[in-house]
Amino acid sequence: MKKREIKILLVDDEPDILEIVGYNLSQEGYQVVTAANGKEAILKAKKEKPQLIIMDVMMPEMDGIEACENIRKIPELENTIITFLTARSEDYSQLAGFDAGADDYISKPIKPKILVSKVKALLRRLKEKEEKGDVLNVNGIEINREEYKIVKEGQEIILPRKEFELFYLLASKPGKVFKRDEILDKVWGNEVIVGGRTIDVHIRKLREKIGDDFFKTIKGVGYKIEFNEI
Amino acid sequence: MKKREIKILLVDDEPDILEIVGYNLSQEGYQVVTAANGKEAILKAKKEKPQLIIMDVMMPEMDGIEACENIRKIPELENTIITFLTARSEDYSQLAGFDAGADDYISKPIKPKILVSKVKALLRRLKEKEEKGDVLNVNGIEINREEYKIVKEGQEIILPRKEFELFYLLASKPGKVFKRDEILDKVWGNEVIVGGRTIDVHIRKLREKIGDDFFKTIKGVGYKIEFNEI
DNA sequence: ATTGTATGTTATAAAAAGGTTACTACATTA
DNA sequence: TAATGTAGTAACCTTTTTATAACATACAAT
Repeated sequence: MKKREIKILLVDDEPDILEIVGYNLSQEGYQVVTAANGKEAILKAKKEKPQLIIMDVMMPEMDGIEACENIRKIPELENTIITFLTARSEDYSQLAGFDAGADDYISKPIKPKILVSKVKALLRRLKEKEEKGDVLNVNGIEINREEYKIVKEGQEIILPRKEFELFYLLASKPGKVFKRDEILDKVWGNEVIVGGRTIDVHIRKLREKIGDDFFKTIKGVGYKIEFNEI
Repeated sequence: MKKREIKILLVDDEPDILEIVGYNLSQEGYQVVTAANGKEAILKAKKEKPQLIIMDVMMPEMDGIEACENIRKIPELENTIITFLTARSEDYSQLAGFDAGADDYISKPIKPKILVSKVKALLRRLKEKEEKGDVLNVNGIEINREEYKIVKEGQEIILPRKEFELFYLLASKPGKVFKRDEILDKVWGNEVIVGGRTIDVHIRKLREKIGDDFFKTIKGVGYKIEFNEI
């Protein structure tokens, strides 16, 4: 998703903050929509379906917490990230807002640079989540990225990172043959250069840990996962 | 807490404003105390222990920011909400008032209705905090944010702030792996840059105090808490 | 069967990543 | 002000992960 297509809903009752923050986000190329209180925020959220909502906690009419609770009930906005603007830069703890379904918070005073980098980080996480999903379930094997583990026949198997990524890749499309190039690209990143036996060794370890039958070698091409056996 | 019992300290050097705003708040049923400058504000704050202070930034004798800093140092007034009144035209640096420990700000010109609803919003949050008491309970471990302590098997364990924040974060979603990035972001705040071993050291202390088995390291990824063991 | 190429296997080396401890600066409390 | 507690860092240690080398094996084409 390109920046231009990302819509951010900014909610605060202070015009100053809307202006400053809005300006900074626009400069970065995001689409910015604003609202001045909770009620308006809910309406705009429904209408605009933003990917991210940045909302002051304390507002007249309806405060951020209440608005957040309401927005969380809207199914279409399930994947929207809600971030609070909270006063005073204390720690994580003070946020009762998490109960309301907030994902994060940004503390005042707002420094534009920090805000922007935070927004980027949040959107990056969203992207990751969208792309990779969170739990995959293939043929009774649960692959849980959030917890970094797989569960097979009730057995928890914890895999090191590279192995996990490799398995995750193959399992993301059972049956599909992944060429070596493709695997290198997706798991190792295309800058990295590794020797010729590296992939094999990792496959070997997976076979060892998860089971020999799952992994099929297609000579001259690559590997695939095959579940429908036996 | 009933409205009658809520005390608001209003600080401004303009008698007109004190009168108008004070009148509106009284009408709403709040007890209103006033002061004409920073020094007076500090004295009255100590004496009256208001739940909310609304204070002009620009005042003779001692300005709002300075007064705010002083008030923040008084332990009994820790939970008092401080809100600044600022002129709309004043530049953004005004928001630096937050550094002094302010919770929010309201911009002039003041519209009584808006002010009152904002005040309500501010106090609602206070009320919620009081009512809820901020305790989380996971797997028999009680996590009390108010007092920065946890209770495990009847044992009270008091944790320093950072350790607590870290534990709280992990415990907020047992099982989920928190990446180092994410931990830094949420516990330390993403402005802060700390050395590479800092998280580990804190984890270590938690393991020492709470128990070794709870904390799982996922190498190359992050940490998670795991309760369902054994 | 023979050959060559691609992959499998194993052990081991290298490099990350994390663990541990002691120490300093700073803040908080008595 | 002394005494204590907290947060962060540096230095060093340990473990785990990852990559590679070296050799073995499979298999298709000849």
